[in-house]
Amino acid sequence: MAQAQKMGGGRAEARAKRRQQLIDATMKCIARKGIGGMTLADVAGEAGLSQGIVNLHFESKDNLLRETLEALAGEYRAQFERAIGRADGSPAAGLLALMELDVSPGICQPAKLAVWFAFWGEVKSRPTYRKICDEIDSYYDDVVKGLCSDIIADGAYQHVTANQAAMALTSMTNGLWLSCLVSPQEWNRHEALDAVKSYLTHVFPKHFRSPGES
Amino acid sequence: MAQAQKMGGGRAEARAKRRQQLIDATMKCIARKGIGGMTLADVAGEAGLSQGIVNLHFESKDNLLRETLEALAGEYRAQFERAIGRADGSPAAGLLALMELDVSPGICQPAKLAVWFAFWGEVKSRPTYRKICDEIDSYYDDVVKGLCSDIIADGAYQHVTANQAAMALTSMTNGLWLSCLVSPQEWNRHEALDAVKSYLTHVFPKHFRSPGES
DNA sequence: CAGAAAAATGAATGAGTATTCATTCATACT
DNA sequence: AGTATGAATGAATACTCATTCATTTTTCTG
Repeated sequence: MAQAQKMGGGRAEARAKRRQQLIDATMKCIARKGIGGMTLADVAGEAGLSQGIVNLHFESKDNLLRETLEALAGEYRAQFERAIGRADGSPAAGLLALMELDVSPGICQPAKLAVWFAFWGEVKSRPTYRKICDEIDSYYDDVVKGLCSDIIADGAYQHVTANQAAMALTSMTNGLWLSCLVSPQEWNRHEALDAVKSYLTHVFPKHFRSPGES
Repeated sequence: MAQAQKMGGGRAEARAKRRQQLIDATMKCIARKGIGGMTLADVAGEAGLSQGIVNLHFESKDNLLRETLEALAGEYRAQFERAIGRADGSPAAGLLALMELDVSPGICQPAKLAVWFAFWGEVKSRPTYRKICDEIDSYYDDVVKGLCSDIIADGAYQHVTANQAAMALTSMTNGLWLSCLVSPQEWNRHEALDAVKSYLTHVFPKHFRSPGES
């Protein structure tokens, strides 16, 4: 028990680390070959381990995929909360931080987006995937709606509701991901963020300055 | 040759009709089981035909999928052009027609969206799919950008570029599709369109009235 | 109507792959 | 050191499914 906690070397820790390693390999394989084209042999190979390893740690391919999606959602949620946390206080800063997060290299890169879209493509036929996606979506939506609500109250804006603004913003970022995935060549982080800001500055002029002006 | 043109009964026509029938069946199967889960037996069964029928008409599963995506894109493009055509003249009317199209039941229904997302999920690993998606995307983008350009010129708007507005709008509609697919229960056509309009009325106030006002 | 051509069938094939499991290897405890 | 326990291997298994093709059915043509 003495050396159990020495540099995270416990049995449980080792197991968790291996599972994470396999999940990472799965994401790479999905990005490379799609969910349909990915095989367990691919995953094992990517992780530098042997054939049966996935079934040993995850029981089945289905389980592996579900846990991969959960990990992806968890990862996103963590970054989301960190972004909100950094912009502590001001709702406007929070909103901007979320928009920036969604076009940031950490989130908005073809390899990651490919995995998201792969799962979204299966949402209709797999209730489990739908549930996970729905959960993270609702959470995102609620937070954004809350921030918009605060901003609207603070600025006494008359011509927009929190619902409308939130829906417009969340849709916009989700849609930007599609362009980034489909046309990564032409896609440009700055332009994308400017497009979002063009909405913010027009709808909430007291809280956001247009990209041109300092 | 006399009865060849009698109610579309020629050899070539019959062939084309059968191919279309198989493509329709494919879309249903993709929506029901995903691209990965769909089998050629499923498609044949859905069409009420026999095992080998797909290979007879399409040579391979890959071909079937490619042609299905092409058909989907073609279908969308046709509706797109019809919408633009109806709103002849005014760019503002054209833009609104496109936005309405994208949330209309003809386009924005889970069964159709599931197919789009299924293909998008494979875009990263299949250059062929990417090419088709990219093409329809660019076309859409160009048209919207042109309309925005005209509107901006006409209204002498200062604080937004055609690029920004077009990107915001196309992203928004794409993003709305995701919510419609993932949370079809809560999703509401009117709210979705209102969200888009909230952008239009704020950015192009001289051309669009807010949803509340007549 | 006869014969030819095209379309459709569905059983058989074989390639690919998730899963199993007997065996080997590594590590922790006494 | 010696033993027990968990981790990992990879060959063998069982199964799914795209594809083929010999045969049957339908449709066209003279």
